Amino acid sequence: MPHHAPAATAIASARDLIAAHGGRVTRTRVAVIEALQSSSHPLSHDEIGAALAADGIAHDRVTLYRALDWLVEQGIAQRIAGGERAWRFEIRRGDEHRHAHFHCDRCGQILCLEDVPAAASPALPAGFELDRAELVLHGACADCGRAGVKRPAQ
Amino acid sequence: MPHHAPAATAIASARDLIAAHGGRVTRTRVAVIEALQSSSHPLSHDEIGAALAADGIAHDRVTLYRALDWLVEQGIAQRIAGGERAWRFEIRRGDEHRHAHFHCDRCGQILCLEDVPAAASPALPAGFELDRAELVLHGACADCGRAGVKRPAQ
DNA sequence: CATCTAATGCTACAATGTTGCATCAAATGA
DNA sequence: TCATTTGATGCAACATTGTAGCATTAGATG
Repeated sequence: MPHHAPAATAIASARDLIAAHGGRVTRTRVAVIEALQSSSHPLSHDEIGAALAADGIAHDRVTLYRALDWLVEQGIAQRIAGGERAWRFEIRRGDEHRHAHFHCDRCGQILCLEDVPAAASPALPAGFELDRAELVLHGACADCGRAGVKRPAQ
Repeated sequence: MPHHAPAATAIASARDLIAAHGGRVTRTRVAVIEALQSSSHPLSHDEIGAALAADGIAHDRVTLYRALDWLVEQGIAQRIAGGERAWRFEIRRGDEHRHAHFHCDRCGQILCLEDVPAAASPALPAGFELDRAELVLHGACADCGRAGVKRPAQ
């Protein structure tokens, strides 16, 4: 396993990612990153917690919040405001690998739309500085759309 | 005061809007709609509560939540997921008066960008049904951008 | 192995939103 | 105008999501 420049661009090992940012390599952080990396959609705090538990990694709710905060702060992960109240997290890949997200109003699931780029920098009023754009599409996903004609499960 | 077809398209009186949807015209609902109509940016539950209090309209936290739920359910208002945990609300105007929003990461304020249309219906995977698109731009607003060079107030 | 301190775990708390149920008052018709 | 009906409210209790403070643990380093 060679480890040169562990930029978030390519898929790097969790340990390398953490170390490259000057953090301590702990079980929790490694497991969180791996959970995010192996998921095809952004995960909520709760889902990540369940993943850790499934891996037999004991952890405190607060520790998980702090681990996630750190990942976001370091630019390793990013937060997404889903349809509900809770944040979702995903690994930040390539500075312009940005994509939109889809929130299914029926099953609550959020997934990535790799093909839909988040609108290229639009014209902002004078004095405004754009950091990032977040495009979230709402509707019914394929599964829910097929399942029933109208709101099958509320 | 004639009241024909009070679609949310034009600026209708609060009373007409409510009645047109078969709801009871109560002080709370009228005041909430008027607060939203007279604001240039989406309001949080808390801000609306403060507006009601300022107007001397007594109300319960729960009542306000329910009034807002009803407005959204009726399509009179719409929810916006801001940067924080709390929802923001705004009156839904014209079926395609849709616009993007800007969230200032420094002062937390959210404002409407009338000139930035929320990306026209993008190509979705087969089976997906699009209901609405929500485009939120993050960064520093004009005031905060000018105020300090780097994160003046966290 | 000893040391240093970043991370953790625990407790307590804050913010935001929801549920159930008794009460009130907007709408309707006599 | 008044009585009736039931949608809307107010209150209390609770659920979910996230934070703060602080003692303890365990990565990193020499």
